[in-house]
Amino acid sequence: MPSSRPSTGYDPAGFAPFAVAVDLVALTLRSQALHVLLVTRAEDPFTGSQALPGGFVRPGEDLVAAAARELAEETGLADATGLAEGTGLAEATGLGHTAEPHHTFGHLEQLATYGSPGRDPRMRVVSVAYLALAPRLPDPRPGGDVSAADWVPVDVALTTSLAFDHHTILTAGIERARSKLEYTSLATAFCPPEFTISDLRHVYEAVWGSKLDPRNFHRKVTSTPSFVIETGRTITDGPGRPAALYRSGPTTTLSPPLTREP
Amino acid sequence: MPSSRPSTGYDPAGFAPFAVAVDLVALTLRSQALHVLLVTRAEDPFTGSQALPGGFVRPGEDLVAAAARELAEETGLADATGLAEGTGLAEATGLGHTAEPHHTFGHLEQLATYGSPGRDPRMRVVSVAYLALAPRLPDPRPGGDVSAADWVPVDVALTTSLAFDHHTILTAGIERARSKLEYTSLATAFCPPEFTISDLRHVYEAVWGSKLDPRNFHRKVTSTPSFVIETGRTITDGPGRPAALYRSGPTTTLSPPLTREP
DNA sequence: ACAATAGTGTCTATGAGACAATATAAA
DNA sequence: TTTATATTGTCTCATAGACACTATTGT
Repeated sequence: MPSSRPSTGYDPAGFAPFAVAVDLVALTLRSQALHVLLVTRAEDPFTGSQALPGGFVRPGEDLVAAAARELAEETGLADATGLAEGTGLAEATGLGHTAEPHHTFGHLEQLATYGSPGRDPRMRVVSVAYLALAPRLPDPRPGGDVSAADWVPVDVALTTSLAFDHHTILTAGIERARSKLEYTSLATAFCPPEFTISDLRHVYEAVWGSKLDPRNFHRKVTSTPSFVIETGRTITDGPGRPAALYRSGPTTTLSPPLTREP
Repeated sequence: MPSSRPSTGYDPAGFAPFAVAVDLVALTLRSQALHVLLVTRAEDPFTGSQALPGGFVRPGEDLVAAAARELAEETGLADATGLAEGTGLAEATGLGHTAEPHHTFGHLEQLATYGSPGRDPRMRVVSVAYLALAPRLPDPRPGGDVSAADWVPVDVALTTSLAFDHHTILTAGIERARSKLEYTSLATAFCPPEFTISDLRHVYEAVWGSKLDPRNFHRKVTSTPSFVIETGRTITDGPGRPAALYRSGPTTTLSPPLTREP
């Protein structure tokens, strides 16, 4: 923290100036596969390369607000900025169920901060990475300094050469999502306000890349107190018995956790 | 990442300058209780208040290097800077077992980044918090901009008024340590290179603030493959059967996790 | 009727937690 | 001896995973 140390010859008033940016690992489900939002850079450095969306933090702007703003700009999501402040997209130091009405969907949490000297060829940039999860979002709209913005399957994105250290950040974001599904109720962030147990299972299967037994999964989820709450409504989609609709409950931590072996 | 957006009137060359600092939540065990390192500030703002140790990142200095440097300066720990680079104190994006010889002890990992406008009354400061764990360290030596540095029991520190948003950071650090003990082998970071199962159990009991059954704990730890490795040596301390000495093994994640209820 | 998905019931192996029993030291 | 700690063994209960079976729809 802002403690200087004259003993080491470091002057607090003459602190070194850094640029501070935010980068986003925005994940969503499209046709049962995990996708990440990537932009194609239209400016130097790395012109033409794919990169995570992001940008500089403005003076007086909070970090999470900058992340929400960038997400909104890139996805066209109706005011994700406002959402991050409580209504919908839940900010989460802890676990993102801020408001009582559990109509929350989506999730935005800080991931990690990257600040190696030289990670940006132009200047010293410290970038705070955020992880955003959301149900299927509209196609992104390019604009500004990017020539394209698209949802890319994560396995494709991971084998693509990304600008800066974005491959490292993306890897961290995906791993964070994978492990958090085990011991938190975060999976509901990928679902719309009302969803079926199958929807939820598809989230786990897509993020973990493995199949789960529908019967045991159903029992596990519905027997965890307040993980999901039955709405009473059902929905029928194609053949088969209609599925009950649920909304996410107040439970945030799953104990014991859901295992990811099978 | 460093993507500007002319469309929003933001100029990449004219990025806003921020001060970047690191703060440390340094935890250790003293007389079977969890302690945190606090300094008493000798400069404005918050002169006379207790605070987490920390300071500004220098130009060209990596974030984790700055954290290790501050830790070394405050604890007098023989070159913690060097330790963070591989030998002893294990840096950990993942889980801090970098070198093969498992003689590593201690742990340093990034915690979270705090950058609310106004968190520092002087100027806009973005602070990257680090969590440091170590076996019993020598008494800290004050110096520079602090008039005192001491190991304080965490329950005392949590009821103390701390400078800046350090109460929030401390809370996050302690909670991180508590939860990581459950599903990782991080507890060995609080132990010297060789330790007994009882030593390890005392770590859990101090961090979690609860008693564990010595018999079940012993069986759980020794039956988790490569969590701890028997050295063949024993140590006797007071009455009772001599205890076998172990060193930490390569296992980093515990599955199933150690539970923290009893 | 047949296929497909939703949801319930049952069985078993595994592991956590309780706790008896044994081993080896100091006082 | 008595006491204290280490370590092993046993028992029981809960549950994860395998999987049979019932329920309810579309074709």
